[in-house]
Amino acid sequence: MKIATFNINGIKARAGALTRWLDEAQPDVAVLQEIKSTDETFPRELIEERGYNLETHGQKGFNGVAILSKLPLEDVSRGLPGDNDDTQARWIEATVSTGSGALRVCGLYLPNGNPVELDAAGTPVAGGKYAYKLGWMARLEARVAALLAAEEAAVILGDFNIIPQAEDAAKPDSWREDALFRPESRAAFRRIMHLGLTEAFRARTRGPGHYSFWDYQARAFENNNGIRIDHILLTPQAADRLLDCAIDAEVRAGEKPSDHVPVWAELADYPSAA
DNA sequence: ATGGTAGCACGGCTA
Repeated sequence: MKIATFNINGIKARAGALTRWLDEAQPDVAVLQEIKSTDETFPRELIEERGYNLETHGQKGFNGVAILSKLPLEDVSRGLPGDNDDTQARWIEATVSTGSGALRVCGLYLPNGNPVELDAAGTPVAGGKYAYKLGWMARLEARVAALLAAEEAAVILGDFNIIPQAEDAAKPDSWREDALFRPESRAAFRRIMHLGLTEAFRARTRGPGHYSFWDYQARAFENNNGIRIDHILLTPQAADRLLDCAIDAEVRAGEKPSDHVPVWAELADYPSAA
């Protein structure tokens, strides 16, 4: 089973790029981020006429996530638990029944966190975007802990807005003070990983030069000045089935592309010995 | 140091 994540940066502007990729890559399940659309105005036919089921969690103008699946989507849940006052649409979960049992799919769009606002003691300023990012990550940590406690196959994937290591940026020094790479952000990501998740891409590919985002400005893609911030995380029961993981970087060279490209993982439909 | 590009939606925010 092929499962993918793609920050499409606006569903209405990406009808061509998204459908070209769907038709070529044929994922069984995909999560989308930055649909920048309400549920009511989402062009569902783009997805449904290709045989996918679709669940959206949108908002007007910004953010917004979705899950599409060739298999039925069950037990859909919208919103990351832990803060009833959080109105930003950044989290959606659903269950798909695979050949080897249920798989919980959690699609996320983690807050960017810039600009970084710190007080004199270096504490993120309450109410600021960086504090919101770190608070959201604390809630994510709690949700991941619950998923792991269930001891079932789950995939947590999306745009994490986290550069895990220096090798995940072409120019790491230019990101040192950025919310995507600051020590507090990376530490929060490590805390989540160390609960017991496997990062699918790094389980398959070592070394620098592999990116999932290139800025639209300054010919970043042509210069391969990118960062790797879209990730696929697996619980042990899912990691046991991991066959492959890769980044569809060529999508960035297409017509009217998103600034992100898809990342996908192939999971065996049986408990794998690989 | 600033501005460079893009989406949504048509003004200004977000990235």
